[in-house]
Amino acid sequence: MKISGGVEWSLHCCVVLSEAEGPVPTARLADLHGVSKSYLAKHLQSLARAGLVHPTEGRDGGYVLTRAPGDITVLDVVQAVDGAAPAFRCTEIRQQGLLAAPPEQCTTPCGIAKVMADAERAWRDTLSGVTIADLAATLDVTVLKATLAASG
Amino acid sequence: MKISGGVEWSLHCCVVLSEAEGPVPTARLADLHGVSKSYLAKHLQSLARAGLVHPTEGRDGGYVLTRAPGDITVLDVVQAVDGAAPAFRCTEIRQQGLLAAPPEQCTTPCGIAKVMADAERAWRDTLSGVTIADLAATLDVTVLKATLAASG
DNA sequence: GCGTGCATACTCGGATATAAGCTGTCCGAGTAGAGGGGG
DNA sequence: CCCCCTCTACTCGGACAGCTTATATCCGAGTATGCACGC
Repeated sequence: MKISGGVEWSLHCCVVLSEAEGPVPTARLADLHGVSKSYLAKHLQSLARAGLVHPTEGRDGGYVLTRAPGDITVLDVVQAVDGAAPAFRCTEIRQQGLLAAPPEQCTTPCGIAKVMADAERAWRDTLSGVTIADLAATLDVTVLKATLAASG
Repeated sequence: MKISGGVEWSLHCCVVLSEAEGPVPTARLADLHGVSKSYLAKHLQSLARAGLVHPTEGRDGGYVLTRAPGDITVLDVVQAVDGAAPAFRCTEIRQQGLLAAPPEQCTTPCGIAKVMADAERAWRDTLSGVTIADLAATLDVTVLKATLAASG
């Protein structure tokens, strides 16, 4: 199990966007975090497709959060970048092979699938309990705002 | 984020092993579940390396659980097959780029890393709360035992 | 009848191809703003 | 002085390679069993 590295970038970008006054372009976000601009653009597109950020084209354009930072959870960002598909997918092998269970016993979900689903639910619940605003509150926004205000 | 498909196979195999009387070879486990024997062997080796199952060589050999089914959690199996490394790895990009935070502010873990770690902890806690014995209790072991008893 | 040695068939284990997904990069379409010209 | 047009520079968006990881397979090393032989 592995989470895409773009998730970390995207979360940091969302925090920056939450403190920014106007649109912030991809190149700026990349420079602020010291990461590849081209690759970061890919993930920002995912955020845009998920409706978390809104792109503004043309000069002085960039990305802006579509909602208040307190209304965007970490889970929203993770699912936007990494996909919302469950990590564990039951292939119903209990219905295959020599000890295939009869279909009438398979009305309830497989016990293994159930545990996995419960675990993922707990995981998602934790992530959905923290918002971008919460993340921004944990760090010193003074330096962030000053750097954002600086033109270069 | 995606969990290796071998995790499902391994969990089903552990349930079967918990009900078996003696060693069960790889080929048997593969036939019982209708999956590839060669590929299943790879995962069983992982279980053996993790110390969850013990291999017996030679004729009439196979795999046996090293512990009681009630002492093997789902988390044990998942980590044995999929690895124990955390899914999210913080690359400390808060210390890179234009808005790099000074090192003295980085004594506490990054807020993003903390949320991710909490979520994974919740995920692991759920998985460690269920054992192989619990899984076996959720299904009808009558058919399983009968099939295991049958030689072919 | 009993112990010993051997041949056999079966087991696991690691080394090897193939496919998929993540990582990283590039260039083109489209647009908002700035500047110059005309009224 | 104000409005309009054009031109530019900048933005996002999707299409294109490289590489690590997961998937699937095969064959070889090692061993417990069963049998045949000798005592």
